[in-house]
Amino acid sequence: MPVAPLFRPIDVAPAYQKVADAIEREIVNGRIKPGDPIGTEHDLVRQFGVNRSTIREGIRVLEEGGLIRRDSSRRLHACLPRYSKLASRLSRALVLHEVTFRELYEASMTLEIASIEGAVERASEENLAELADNLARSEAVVGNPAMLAECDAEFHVLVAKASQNRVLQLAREPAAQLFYPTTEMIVTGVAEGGPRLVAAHRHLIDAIRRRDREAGVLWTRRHLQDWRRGFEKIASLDRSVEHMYMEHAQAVRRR
Amino acid sequence: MPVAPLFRPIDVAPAYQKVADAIEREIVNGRIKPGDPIGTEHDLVRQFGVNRSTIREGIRVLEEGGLIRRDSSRRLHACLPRYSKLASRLSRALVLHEVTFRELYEASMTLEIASIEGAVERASEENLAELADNLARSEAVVGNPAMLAECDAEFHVLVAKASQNRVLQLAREPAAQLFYPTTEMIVTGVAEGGPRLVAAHRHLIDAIRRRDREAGVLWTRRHLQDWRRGFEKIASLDRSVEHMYMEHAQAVRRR
DNA sequence: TCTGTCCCTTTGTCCGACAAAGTTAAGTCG
DNA sequence: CGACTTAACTTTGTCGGACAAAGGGACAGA
Repeated sequence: MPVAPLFRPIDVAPAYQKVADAIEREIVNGRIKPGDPIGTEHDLVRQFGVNRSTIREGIRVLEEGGLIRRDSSRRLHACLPRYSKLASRLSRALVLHEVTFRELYEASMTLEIASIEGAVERASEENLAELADNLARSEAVVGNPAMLAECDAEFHVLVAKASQNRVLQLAREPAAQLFYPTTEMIVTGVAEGGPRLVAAHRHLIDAIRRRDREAGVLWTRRHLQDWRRGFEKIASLDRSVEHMYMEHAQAVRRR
Repeated sequence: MPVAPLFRPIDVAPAYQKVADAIEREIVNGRIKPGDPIGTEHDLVRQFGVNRSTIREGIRVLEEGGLIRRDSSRRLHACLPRYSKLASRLSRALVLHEVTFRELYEASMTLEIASIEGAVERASEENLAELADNLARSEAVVGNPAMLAECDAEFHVLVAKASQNRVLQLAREPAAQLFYPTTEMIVTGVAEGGPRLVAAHRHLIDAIRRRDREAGVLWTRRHLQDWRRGFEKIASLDRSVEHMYMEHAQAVRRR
């Protein structure tokens, strides 16, 4: 027979976790703003009354979570978590869960179409300028698969940015990080792949500029279907994301 | 005048980071499988030849990244990162970036429709059973806004799960974690909100069972539009996600 | 203005230590 | 022989102190 609940569960988190939680709370509720200094480890030792080792463990937790960073001089300050850094955690998780390229493809189809729709509706002149700049750079490296793949990834980041929807921007990132690295392989393997890719980008920019939603969706579809056709020449869509992609993702993350 | 780049930047990562990277690499490339023990801190001290404090800092990094956990007896072992834990990091980031409810709404509309489409196409009997169970529980707590909101959140997680697309599952989670907590407020404020919510769920399950894509999309739209109408009675869609939501998200994360 | 120097602070790392909690093994009792 | 208790050992979380390397600031000299 259960006794009446006389006591609330006690919070028995280790000290380093409490330190991390306390600092996180101040950042999240806005008392510490992004860019504000956190103070030195010694300051925190004094404030929390725990050992420096304990403080340092707490700092690692927050650092990994992207809430605080060390600037050039290694001083601590709060910061806005970077989408791409957080997304790389998710990409890593997707790899470990051994998701298939089919899942990536399907999800990306949804997310990229939503991005282009948002971009068509709300892209600013600045967004268009960035896209145009990207296109110019892409045309210049159309013969270089590695650099073209990089441009392609950036292009779609810019489209998502142009959608002015940061939730969408964030949601598409993990899939994109795994999805687009394959572009290099595909462009390498399929002769007309590079030019087709650049042409699709051109049509997409054009659609955004003309606020032509239909065209935007259509070319996004084609663009992704191109990817798919190219991929299926190399492997089955039902292959799970290979561990090798992590090498790429890690390299990207460190930038 | 910039000098020609004669040297590449040297990799001078601190020791704790190298420790974390080394262990991460073994996990990601599959040499350490989820569930495998990592060894004690003392073991790692011996293997890496660094101090225990250093090892512990590295461990914190991996722990926060969700790659390793401590089991009941606090021993370290590798594990598959949990979507909901990672997603809560992203939710936190979205709050800090002060995204608006309009962004959440638009992104969720896309993601939930994609989920239901996948569910309609691929839901298993087991998925349907889970959904039916959730519906029954929802009906039982229709008068309790807090519990109903919780059921609603779970319902949509189950729909995403039924889509059999883990990328989608992951992509929708951050938005959902911020989106659905408001449900409680809405159900509290709008008298017929609870019953309408449950009715929508019933129609959605029905659509999945009948493999009726049209109906699924339609009822997802209605369901979200209901949320929107309810929300707009309380606040503007252009309000940014309040810091108060973090309290909720944090509570969820700890579970 | 640029450079080199001295001093102070801060970080990254190391060492050693200890209490609390968990694990293992031995010993005891029914 | 099996279940329970106890004692010994291990591991984690935390602490205190220590030190080299690197950064920042102030200051003098070219």
